[in-house]
Amino acid sequence: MYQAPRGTSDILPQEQAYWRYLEQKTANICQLYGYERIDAPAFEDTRLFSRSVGEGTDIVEKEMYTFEDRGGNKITLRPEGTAPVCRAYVEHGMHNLAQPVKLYYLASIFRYERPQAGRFRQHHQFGYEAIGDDDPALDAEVIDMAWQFFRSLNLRHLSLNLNSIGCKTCRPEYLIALKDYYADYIDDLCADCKTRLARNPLRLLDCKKRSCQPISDSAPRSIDYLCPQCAEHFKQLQRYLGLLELPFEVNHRLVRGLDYYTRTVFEIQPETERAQSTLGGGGRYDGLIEELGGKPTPAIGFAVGIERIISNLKKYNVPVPALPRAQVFIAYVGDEVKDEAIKLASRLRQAGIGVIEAIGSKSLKAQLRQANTIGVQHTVIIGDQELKTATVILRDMTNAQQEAVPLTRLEERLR
RNA sequence: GUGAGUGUAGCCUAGUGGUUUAAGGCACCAGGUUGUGGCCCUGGAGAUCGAGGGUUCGAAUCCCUUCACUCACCCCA
Repeated sequence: MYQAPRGTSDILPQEQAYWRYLEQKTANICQLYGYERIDAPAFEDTRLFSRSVGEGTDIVEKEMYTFEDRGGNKITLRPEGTAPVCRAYVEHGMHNLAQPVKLYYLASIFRYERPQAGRFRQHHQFGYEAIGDDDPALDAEVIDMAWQFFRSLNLRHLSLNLNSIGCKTCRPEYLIALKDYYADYIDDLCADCKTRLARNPLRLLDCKKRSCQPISDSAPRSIDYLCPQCAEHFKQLQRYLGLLELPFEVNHRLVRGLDYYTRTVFEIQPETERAQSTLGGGGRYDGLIEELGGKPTPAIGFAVGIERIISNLKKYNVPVPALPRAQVFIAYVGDEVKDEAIKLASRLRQAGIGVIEAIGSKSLKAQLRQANTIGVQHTVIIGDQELKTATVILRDMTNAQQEAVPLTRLEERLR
């Protein structure tokens, strides 16, 4: 028997209400903040990701779905959404548009990982990018939008973590300080941290091992090493966030897993934190557009995991609107009237009324039972008698009331 | 990649001191007289007990292997 590949899943009909609802909510918030949708391809040239995300990151090193196509090109299923959008920005010369250019996407993301709660090999992200300005007010707006998005979903009890990891001038100094500091404790570090020290020192900060905690607690903080411009940027950002009354917390250990981030980084997670609970994260990436061959262009973005949002909506019993469904069932008695039922169904649909017709030869009882389980509002019943008088029986399934309705008036009665 | 747990019908579960047709609930289908749903009653269909091998007179139940799923680590949405 076949089953969906590991880490993937079918989004079944009963789940679809969540997805449609989120499509609508994302479109709404984007309209409010002036973002327009962009859909990039599901796969890209592998180098797009290895260059932007970073050769040393876990995503590039062990999580990409990479293959060679029949033409010998190295292709990768997108493991994140920002790089493709930036590629599109450069490719289509969007620097000629009014800046910042604001784009959003809702897309499948692919990462080869061991699945577990809140983590899949194929998942979906809603993300948005504001490209073309380094004003901290833009950072604040991007963060505000994320926050308001969650508010519009009635997801409360969230925390907003913020940090600044500097730019390409000040970060190297910070990394040196960090390495120097940790080098003194190398014998006390866990095995993972020893490799982090050599490969990705920023990651040292968020080691969850108890033995490493006290060391991280008093480690140098990135904000103490910011260059004057970055420091001012971060200061202004916090001022704007205060202006917007966003309850952020500066978290010195917040670092993000992709190399392109500069200055502002932030994450939103439930207050009751567990593994893989982060709902979304983002940050500034002032060097990325240039890295991808564009002019030096500052930018900032944010992305959330749709599956994680849905699991939170469920967890807190947040209701989502039901999807509209066919409201009429057509039942018929006797094979002679079947033709009539088929024509009637078609006629009602052309009038914009959703119809499910009885298929197969079932007893009227069975047809009504089906109508009941489907949950339609009305059932139209046709038999010989009705055929003769050019009427149908219209049965209201909620109260079992029924009446004879002339065929010609059916549409208006159902509307 | 590492570690732990779990695998009985579409779903949830019973059955593990080894024995003949593997039990129940939900859901599904059909009946309960003539062309009428939901409740109730009756019946039906649906499982090679994850797969392969072994021990045994006999295995869902014991042993081995394997696969899958779940959770955690790494890391992330």
